[in-house]
Amino acid sequence: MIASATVFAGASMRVSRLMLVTLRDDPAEAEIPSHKLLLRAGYIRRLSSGIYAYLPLLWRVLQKISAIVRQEMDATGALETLLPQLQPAELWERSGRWAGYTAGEGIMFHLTDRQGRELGLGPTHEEVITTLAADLLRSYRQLPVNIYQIQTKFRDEIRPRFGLMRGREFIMKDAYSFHGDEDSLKQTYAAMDLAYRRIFERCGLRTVAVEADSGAIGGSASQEFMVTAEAGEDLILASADGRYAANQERAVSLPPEALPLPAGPRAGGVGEPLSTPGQTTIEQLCGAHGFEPSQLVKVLLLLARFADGQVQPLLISLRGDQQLNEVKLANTVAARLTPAHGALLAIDPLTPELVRSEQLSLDLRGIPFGYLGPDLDDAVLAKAPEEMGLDRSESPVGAPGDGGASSSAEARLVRSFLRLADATAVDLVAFVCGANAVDGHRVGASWTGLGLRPEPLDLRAAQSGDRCLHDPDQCLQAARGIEVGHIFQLGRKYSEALGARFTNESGVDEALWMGCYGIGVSRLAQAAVEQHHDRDGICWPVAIAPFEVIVVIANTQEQAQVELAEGLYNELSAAGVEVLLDDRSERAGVKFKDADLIGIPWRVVVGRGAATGQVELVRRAGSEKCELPANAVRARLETELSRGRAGEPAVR
RNA sequence: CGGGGCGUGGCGCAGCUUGGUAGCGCGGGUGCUUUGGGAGCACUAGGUCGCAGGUUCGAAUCCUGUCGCCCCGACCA
Repeated sequence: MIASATVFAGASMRVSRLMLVTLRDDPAEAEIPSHKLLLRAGYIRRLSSGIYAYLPLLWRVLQKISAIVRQEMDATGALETLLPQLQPAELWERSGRWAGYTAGEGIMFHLTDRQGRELGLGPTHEEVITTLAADLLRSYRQLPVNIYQIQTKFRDEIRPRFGLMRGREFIMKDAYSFHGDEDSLKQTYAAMDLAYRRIFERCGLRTVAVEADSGAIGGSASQEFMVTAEAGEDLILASADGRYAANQERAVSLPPEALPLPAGPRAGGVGEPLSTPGQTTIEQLCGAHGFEPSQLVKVLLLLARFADGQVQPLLISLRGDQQLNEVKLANTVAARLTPAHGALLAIDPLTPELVRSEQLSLDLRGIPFGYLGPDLDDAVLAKAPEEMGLDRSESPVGAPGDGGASSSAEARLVRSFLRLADATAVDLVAFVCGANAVDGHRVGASWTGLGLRPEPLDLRAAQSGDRCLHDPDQCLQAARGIEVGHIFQLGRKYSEALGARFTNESGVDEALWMGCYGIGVSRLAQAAVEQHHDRDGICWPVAIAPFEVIVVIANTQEQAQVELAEGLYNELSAAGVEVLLDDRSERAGVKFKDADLIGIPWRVVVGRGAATGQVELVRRAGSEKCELPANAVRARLETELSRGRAGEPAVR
């Protein structure tokens, strides 16, 4: 017999004792199916935005998921631990993340203790674990190690959403590995990849592993595990042959061929002026003059804000038929300017509101929006003329000591553009672009003609339908996904910042290599519901169901039914089956509806056939039914359950 | 934070335009009938109409402020 991951072997319960409250109507607060069902079926209750109570049924689900995670992590040799959630600011200051995580859009709840010391409530544990590693790991002989915990994380999300999907308090498994060299890191990373695939499969989830952006955590390679579902917040792009899959934030592809301008190549051209009054969009321009979007270079103006208060204007050139990928842009900008200006805090389109809120003196009237060319003169960023009354009327009011929107560092506008161009734009020999003057464009311009030599960058968003790099015959297909896991190769970023060093074989002191590996346990539970439900309710995979079987007494007035059901309940329970007995004096219909809603994988109905010892067995997913003698139920269920406990195939 | 919406018994909602008695369905309790797909009848309990000001003889309703919640964007497991 295959070992069950369950921590509840034999645990049983009566529905009348379960504090179960199911709702007939969809709660107004929920939008997506899984959130509605978890509320309706009595799994969760909201306490405040993004803060939920896990009711007894859900707690069992979470415990079962945790048990699977624990088994698979332990099988890789990882060590379970439990780290503090209250973390001193000093630690985060050393890693350089305190300001970014607490100020402004920062995500860390923080507080001051009675001694005036600042503390943060852990949103993640790189700082704590790296400090411990610095203390405990001294020699290559101790390496590699992988340490994990399953515990509540706190994140003051900008927008909590969809119940457990994006909570401000949620349960996460996080693991951190330490290595003497990069190869060892890669081995553990690969082992985690495999362990994660097993975990999700055992939980009964259909997942896809995708290349991912590393984001704020930092580091090089990273991969996300997505539960495919309509309600997913992420867009996945994958090839049909299964060889390439990536988060759209990260995805690469071959752009569609550009159509050359009809008059042929005009290398070195500066472009013929074209009068285009009122034609400020690509559609208008193409509609009026018969251009194709791929013959245009569009130019976007954005502002990048840095921790030191510098505000850098960005001038981005893209081929007219392409879209900007803001994640790629942010990574590019951060790579170039973070060393000088500190963390990149935000990139926003240049708008009058933004200019005003940052109190930057910039006269937007000098900028010919809708007619921008890649060679737009830095002079448009010159200090605003004194007569520009806009700022003057507002700033004296907001300025004196109200401190409202003012950030720690005073915003200063850099007076020259950072010009970046996507390769699709750079590759155009001749193109149409704005004339940098209202109501005019240029036809047949070229990069050399404009006096520019842009470096071809990847700033474009890959799209569904694009051809793949690994095989141009393959196209990218789009799907939505819920991120339930993410693994990173961190490298030495944190170990260097926090002084986590060891002595290598040659007696030389060096920084540890690190990896980190997360699973959103509570999110996973809801993602499972998102993937396994029907119009009547949840259909839990056996491995993570709160109970495996529910025995329903159709009519509690019938002594024969009660006795048979009680006997079955005791027998199953004694046999190690997690069984729920619906002993409530409700009508049968109510109990059937509730059983469907809460989604117990198997239902045994003790009803009319009780007198002759016959009961009905119903599988929740698919509702297949069969009649059988009560004394055959245990054997039958044990066969069926052993399959599910081991992790049933995700697709039936 | 910007944009949109909503706060009325435990849950889902009406009432607000045009100020005057707080209402419906579900749920809870009691009784009778019913008893294999959210039963019927009767009785019953339960509401500071988010909160605070204001206008008015009178505010759920009008005005101002404020708090909370949900949805769309930036963040992420």
